Amino acid sequence: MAGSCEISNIFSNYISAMYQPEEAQPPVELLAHMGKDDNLTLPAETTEKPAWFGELPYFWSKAQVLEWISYHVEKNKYDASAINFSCCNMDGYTLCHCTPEQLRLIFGPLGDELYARLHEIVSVSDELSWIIDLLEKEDMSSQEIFLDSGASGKRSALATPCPSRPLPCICPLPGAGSPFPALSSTPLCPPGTGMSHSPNSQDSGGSDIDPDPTEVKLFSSDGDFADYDKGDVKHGKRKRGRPRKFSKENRDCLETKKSKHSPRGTHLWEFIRDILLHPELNEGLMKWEDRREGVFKFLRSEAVAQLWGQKKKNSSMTYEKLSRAMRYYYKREILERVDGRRLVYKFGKNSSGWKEEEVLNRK
DNA sequence: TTTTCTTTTCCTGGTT
DNA sequence: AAACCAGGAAAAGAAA
Repeated sequence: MAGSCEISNIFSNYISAMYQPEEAQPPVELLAHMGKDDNLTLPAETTEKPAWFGELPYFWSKAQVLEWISYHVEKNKYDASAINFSCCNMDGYTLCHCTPEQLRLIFGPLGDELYARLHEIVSVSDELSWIIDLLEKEDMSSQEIFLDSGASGKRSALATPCPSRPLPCICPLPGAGSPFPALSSTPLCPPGTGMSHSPNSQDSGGSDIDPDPTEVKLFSSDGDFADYDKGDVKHGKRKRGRPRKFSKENRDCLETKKSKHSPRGTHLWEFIRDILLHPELNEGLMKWEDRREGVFKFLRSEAVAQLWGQKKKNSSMTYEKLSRAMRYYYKREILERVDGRRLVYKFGKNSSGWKEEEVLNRK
């Protein structure tokens, strides 16, 4: 993944894989036809890739949403005159929270297609689902996570923007006479999209911070995990090394809850790099000490460790463990030692994607 | 299925 | 004393 692992780059790759290059061209003339609504400003340039390309739908602007819609109108040879485009004045966040019914009401039969395509994009981005999970977690244990020792208690941008974000007012649904009711309350996410909001959802991909009853049972009762937990008390010292988490039966039991495609792991150093590269997602977690040299510092080490644990579905991650993994990078020259400075690391020659040039080239 | 790689977990001991 | 650093050892689990 060298050189291409920044968040939007990953996403771009996924989308590239889904949409063939020849299909990616947005139908300019259709956009012009659609642009009747004053509020809808259309993308000015017609580049090879549409504006929504390479970005999480969650973060699409209104214009990007419109462009994406027009792309699918064109692709499906749908009669655009049947669509009330004044209802398309929504950003990506709102779009992601539309139910199939809502989309069907606005777009007719195309609504189902749009819904499917949208959540195809979202669900395929497992590497990024941690961001969405975090954005989704309204009352997530962010209070715990972000209340690091000595921290101010200020919530990070990671946890706050979506739940607290005012939703745009969308035109009344035909026959409904009111704005989308669902949009003003509970975010509506389909199962298995990586956007699930409910802690009870079948495949939330959420954290272990609030484990479901199944997991609680697994962790607390019979089975070899319990024996390993905190050492085998009965027999004095525990065995060295990583304890087995689940017995076969328990693992099988858990597997039924998992999505079919297990997420491909982002490496730890990439996770760290992506946090650093996205200041909007990195309020007070880490900072660059020397951007050019790739020197960075953990500001809230335990919070970062918790995030990493959340991404890896491991609620027991600590900075102690994370830092051990970081130290393994020294040998591989992914990181370089920074002597005498606590919580400070430096990217090494075998890391990539963090240099300003690389970031700019990607744009 | 086997091998390899990347963590994860635990540990001892040292430093700030 | 607490938090952090260093690195050995062993194992899990994912990827090749």
